[in-house]
Amino acid sequence: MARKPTTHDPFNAVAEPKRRQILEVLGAEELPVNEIVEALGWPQPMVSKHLAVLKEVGLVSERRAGRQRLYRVNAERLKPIYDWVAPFEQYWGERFDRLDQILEKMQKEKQDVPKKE
Amino acid sequence: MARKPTTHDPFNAVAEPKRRQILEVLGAEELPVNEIVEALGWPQPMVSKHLAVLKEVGLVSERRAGRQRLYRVNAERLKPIYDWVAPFEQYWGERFDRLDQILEKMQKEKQDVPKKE
DNA sequence: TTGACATATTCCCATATGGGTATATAATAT
DNA sequence: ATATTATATACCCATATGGGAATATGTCAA
Repeated sequence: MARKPTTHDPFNAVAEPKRRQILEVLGAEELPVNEIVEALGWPQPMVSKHLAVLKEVGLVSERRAGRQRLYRVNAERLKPIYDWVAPFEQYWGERFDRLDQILEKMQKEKQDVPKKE
Repeated sequence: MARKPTTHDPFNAVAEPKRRQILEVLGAEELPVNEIVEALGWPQPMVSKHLAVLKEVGLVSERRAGRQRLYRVNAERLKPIYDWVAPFEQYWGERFDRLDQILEKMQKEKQDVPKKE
């Protein structure tokens, strides 16, 4: 089965740093491909191909206007990532110190896995 | 160059749903492999291999205790993901409606890209 | 029609993947 | 020494990747 396709979900799509950069450049704006190309300095086919992935996975939407195609971020599709990672926030913040952790663990260990050291 | 290795950074490591599940199961606890295996019901080698990736990328740390290896989440390594995705939060919240977007765009368009429809 | 512009698509290739199965290593118990 | 438990590693394979270069498609202008 190999690795899941990049178009399988936002997590996979966004694993590629270039695609993150594109989303950053877009931000809240709607931009044509050539402006993204200009902003990033990459070959145009490269930008188009990454945009195609982002579009297929729903992270951007495309609108045609004359010869240009205007892309915009579909932020709701990033929410699953935020929702998944946000709960871990408490573990790196100042509110979470080793001591609390240890105390919490000691209480549970009474009827838990044996751990000899 | 193909896709960047899964061990290249947290984004790539976490793109695999099974690895996310492992991190969820771990949560704030320190668990031996067999408990993770039991919790998820996957073949042990599969769990070990995913743990190896998570460890190499720094998302978990390992401690040996007797014959077991105890794993714990290294939450700080998830912070880059949070930091990247969090700024987009404002775009899916109630505070960001289409109207604001359109008005903002109209003002800029005066000296911007020509968009005919 | 012809040309210029904006963007997408095709072709090629080295590379790492995740799953399965089998086996290796390490530590403890008998 | 040997068996058992806990975990890691090796091997095989189908598959999609991202980059580069070339080319196709689509739209407007003269």
